[in-house]
Amino acid sequence: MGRSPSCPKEGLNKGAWTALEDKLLASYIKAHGEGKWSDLSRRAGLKRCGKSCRLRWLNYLRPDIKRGNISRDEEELIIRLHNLLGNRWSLIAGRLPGRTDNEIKNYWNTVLRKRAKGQASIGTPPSKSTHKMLSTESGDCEPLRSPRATKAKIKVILTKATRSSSKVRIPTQLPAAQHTDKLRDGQLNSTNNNQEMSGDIATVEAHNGTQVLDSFNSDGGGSDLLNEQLKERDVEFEENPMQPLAFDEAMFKNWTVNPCLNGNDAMDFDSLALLLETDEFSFCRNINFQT
DNA sequence: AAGAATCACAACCGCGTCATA
DNA sequence: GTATGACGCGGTTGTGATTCT
Repeated sequence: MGRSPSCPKEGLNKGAWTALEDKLLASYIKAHGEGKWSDLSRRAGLKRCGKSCRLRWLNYLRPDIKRGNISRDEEELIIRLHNLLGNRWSLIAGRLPGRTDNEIKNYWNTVLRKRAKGQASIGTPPSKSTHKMLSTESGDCEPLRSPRATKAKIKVILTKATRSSSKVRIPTQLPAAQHTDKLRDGQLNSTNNNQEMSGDIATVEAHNGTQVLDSFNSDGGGSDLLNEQLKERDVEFEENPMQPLAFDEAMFKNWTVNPCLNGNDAMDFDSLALLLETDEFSFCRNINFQT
């Protein structure tokens, strides 16, 4: 059927946005709301394609965007979530209120990836830039996004993202009790394709014995959302002690390699995140998800 | 001081998914 | 069932700013 170009119209502006364009777009959206981007750009009097308007709004003009340095907490969260999710920037951004997927992607590509690369090349003479990055051996993360302020040694394995929807198939293992509890409590949505579910870290779709993780929901918490939720889970554990995690290293590695394992047990992202928190599973942070 | 190298990030591009006619 | 357009996502590029030599 052939696909039309993304922004086929001739005579549209490209490149950097002017202050006037920003103003037009922001005021139009304020008055009429988002959506129908191609129509919106025309109605707002902008000579921009809809995609460009959407991007500008989402990444720059939106009022709730948090600009400025990415904190250490946020960075740690990004690293952890990247280990968990790979290059699914929108999902990662969903856990960092006020941060955009583009910002996180840029941050990863410019700061964290280089840091990881610097790690990988230990033993070989560092390049000029990696030498700078590794000049602090303490392992502390300096305040970030100040120019060239990338000094921490954090080992990150890059993942090669494949194009996919926001659904992530995850193996079903552990903790079955928790899974059934969620089913009972209605926290699992069997047909959900809606990313605005509330109540839990992830919305999970029962699907042929496996589960399809739909997305993190955005609940508007702080930058250490994951920790917050883990804390909440801890409390829950005390009240309802679960069986010990039915995991071992081999099992974990196995399902990361073969993410479509059959399984009778349930695992959700709460569990996985909790698992990643533990020292025993510190190796998980270096696992390369084969997505 | 000047040119080169590097960094940071906004913006673009192409593709996949979904809704709908 | 198919075609089409809108939207969203992730990869990549362009460019101004900053730092180094």
